[in-house]
Amino acid sequence: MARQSYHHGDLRKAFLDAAVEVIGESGTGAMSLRELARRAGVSHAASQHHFGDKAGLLTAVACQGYELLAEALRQAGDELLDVGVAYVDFAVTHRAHFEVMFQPGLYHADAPEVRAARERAGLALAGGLARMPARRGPASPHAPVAAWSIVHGFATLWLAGALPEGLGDDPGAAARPVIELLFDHGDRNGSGGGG
Amino acid sequence: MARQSYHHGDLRKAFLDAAVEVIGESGTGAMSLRELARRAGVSHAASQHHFGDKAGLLTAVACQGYELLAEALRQAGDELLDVGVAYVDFAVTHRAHFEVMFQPGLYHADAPEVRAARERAGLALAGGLARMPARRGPASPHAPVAAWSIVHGFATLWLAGALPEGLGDDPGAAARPVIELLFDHGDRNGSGGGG
DNA sequence: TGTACATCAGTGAACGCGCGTTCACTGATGTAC
DNA sequence: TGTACATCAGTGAACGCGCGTTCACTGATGTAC
Repeated sequence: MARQSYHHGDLRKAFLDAAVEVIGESGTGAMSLRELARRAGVSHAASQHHFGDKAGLLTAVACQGYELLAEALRQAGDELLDVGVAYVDFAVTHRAHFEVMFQPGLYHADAPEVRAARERAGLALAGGLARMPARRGPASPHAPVAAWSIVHGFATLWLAGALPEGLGDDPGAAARPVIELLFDHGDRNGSGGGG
Repeated sequence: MARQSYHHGDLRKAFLDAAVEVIGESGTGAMSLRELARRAGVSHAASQHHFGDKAGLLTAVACQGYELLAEALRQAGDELLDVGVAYVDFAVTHRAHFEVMFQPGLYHADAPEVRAARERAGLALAGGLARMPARRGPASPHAPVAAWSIVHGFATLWLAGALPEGLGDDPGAAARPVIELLFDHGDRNGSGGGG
């Protein structure tokens, strides 16, 4: 798979993919520009041309992460529950992006393209919530933060391996009844014996 | 403040305190044994005697963190709401411990003293929840995970600076109505025109 | 179709740095008698 | 009260390593005419 020409073709993408791979495997702390260059089969100084420095590369990862998140949430549909499940799914399937996004000290969190992508993701999340109160549940001003907190917390705890066993293999499916609890207290009427 | 004797007195504590300080300032990625030794005013190899290696030191931080958390939750009382608020308060006031605790890759997460402390903290958290259903709210099997998720998510988002402005300076106070939403849908009866 | 030239993309050597760990050592402390 | 000796706690020099960044460079590409 050796490169044939002097130019790579899409080195920017190769670096981003390698970063996601390394961070997904070993966390942000283990990622180095030189390791990415090794994986891309390229000189270790090559990244400088595309990203400037390390923070620049992580800025691109965060930006891409917010864009992917926004798209995932939009595709999830109109139900808050589905949007919440999509958030959890995103975090687990895009672990590296998720990890970088919420460590703003690692990248240029104020870069305009990051702010824009973050806002788009925020709107996608809030969009799911906005349609909820009309059907049932709270119109509380705290509802958005509550919804975000519960899905973010579930995803984070899942990724940290902190949740109890027995929740199964599918984090989205496991999250659904948990999120549901925020808006519906379950069998409040139909209490009584289990089977 | 120079040390007078050849022996430090409580170098173990000095290293732990320095670790918490550095991580609190700059995150786990910025912590090095040599920096801690500098802050403790001690040879950079001195930590070896007390912690073995870097992971050993972080194991001690995590262990201390779980113990402090367990104590904080126990002191919060019997109300789940208070226990949840205490969890958020702990995360923010013990940012360094919190950050280490939930990055199990950084330390010996399976060390017996860590497992024991973690279990104690888990019991303290579950203890708050166990008293809840009798009064009101859900008896759902997902309630513990939901409660943990919402407080953990709120704390994490707060620490990442991701939450919207306008929540004030006190994370515990800001978290209270958010957590409340999990068990009480607010003015469900008193609906109607807003002012 | 061909040539000159500007721009772009990646090279490879070099820089200085801080790190974790090891090791034989020495100063200090405690204990046995 | 005094002495010998074992153990503990911290030293400082050395090791090898991988890192981010810089720099002048060269190969490749695209464009103007």
